[in-house]
Amino acid sequence: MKRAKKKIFADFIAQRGLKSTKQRDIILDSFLSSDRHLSIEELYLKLRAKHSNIGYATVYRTLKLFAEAGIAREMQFGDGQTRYEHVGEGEHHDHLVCTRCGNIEEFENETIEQLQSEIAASRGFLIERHRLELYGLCVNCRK
Amino acid sequence: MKRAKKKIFADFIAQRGLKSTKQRDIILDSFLSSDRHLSIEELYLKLRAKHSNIGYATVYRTLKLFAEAGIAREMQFGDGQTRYEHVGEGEHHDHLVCTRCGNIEEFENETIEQLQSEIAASRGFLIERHRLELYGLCVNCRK
DNA sequence: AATCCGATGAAAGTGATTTTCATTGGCATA
DNA sequence: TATGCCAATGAAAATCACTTTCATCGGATT
Ligand SMILES: [Mn+2]
Ligand SMILES: [Mn+2]
Ligand SMILES: [Zn+2]
Ligand SMILES: [Zn+2]
Repeated sequence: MKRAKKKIFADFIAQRGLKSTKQRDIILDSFLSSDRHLSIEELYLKLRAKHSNIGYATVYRTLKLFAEAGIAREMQFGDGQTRYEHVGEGEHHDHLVCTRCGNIEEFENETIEQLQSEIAASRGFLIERHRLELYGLCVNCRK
Repeated sequence: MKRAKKKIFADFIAQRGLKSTKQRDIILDSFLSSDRHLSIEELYLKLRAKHSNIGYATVYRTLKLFAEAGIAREMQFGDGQTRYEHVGEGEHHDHLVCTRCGNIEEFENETIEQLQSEIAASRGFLIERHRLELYGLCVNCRK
C-alpha cells in the first residue's frame, strides 16, 4: 500500500501539471515509513537527519499536497500542532487520545457512524466529514 | 439561568479570593446575552461598541475564568479561532458545523455516548472528555 | 483614608504556521 | 544536448491568534 500511495501521488502530480522533485520523493518516502499522526516538525526533524538540505517550508507545502492528493489527513488534537496521518481510499477511523502521554489509538464503530447519519438526516444536514475524539488516560497511564 | 450563571461566577470569584470588577460584570452580561459559540474577537468587537475602554486581554482572560468557573466551554471548530459557548451544570452536547455558512447546531445522543464508553472500556481507557463534530452543509446551504 | 494586592490594557512576546522572493531545477521543446 | 519557461525550493520575513509583561489602576479590607 506504500506503492499504491506513491502511485496515487504520482498521478495527482501529473494530473495537476506539477513537477516530480527529489524533495517530494524523499518526503513521501519518509512520511509513508513513519508512525501515524506525525506533526510537520516531527517529520521535518526526521528528514533533516538524512537530508539537511530540505527546508521546513517544503515539508509544510508537501504535506498539504499529500492531503489534497488524498493520501494524508490533517488532524488537530488540541496540542497546538497540526498532525498528518496516512489514509487509504475509503478508510476511516476515529481516535482515543491520551492526555498524559500523548499516545493515540484508533477505532472504528459502524453503529456510531450510522447514528451520526441519522442525526444529520433528521435535520436535513449533509455530512462531508466528521471527527470523534475521546480524550483521557490510556491503559498505561492509569497506572 | 442567566441569573444562575451570574451566581455561579460570583461564588467562584469569592471562593477564589478574586475581585468583582466592572469589566467582568460587563463581559459576563455580554457573553450571556450572546449567541452561542462566540470567538474572543467577536465578543471583543461586540463589547467595544458600548465600552471602548475594555481591552482584548481582559476579554481573553475573563473568558478563561468563565471556563474555569464552569459556565463556559472552550471549543475549536477548525477555523483557527477559539470559541466559547455557554454550558450548564452537567449539560453536554455535540455539534453539527456548516462548512459553508458557519452555522453551528447542537445535538445529544445517549446511544453514541454509551457506545463511546464501551469502546473506551474495552481498551482500559478512561474518558475525561470527548468531542464529536459533524461537518457539512446545513439544510439552508444545501439550496 | 490608607494600604494591599489583584485587575487592567497597551504593547511586546510566542509559537506555529504561512508567505515572500531570489534562486534553482524539472522538463517540454528546438 | 541546449534553451527557455515557469514551478519548486529554502531562508527569511510576515501572519495570526493568542499569551504574557509591566506600569498603573482600583476593589476590598482595615
Ligand atoms: Mn489515526
Ligand atoms: Mn454548542
Ligand atoms: Zn497514556
Ligand atoms: Zn450553512
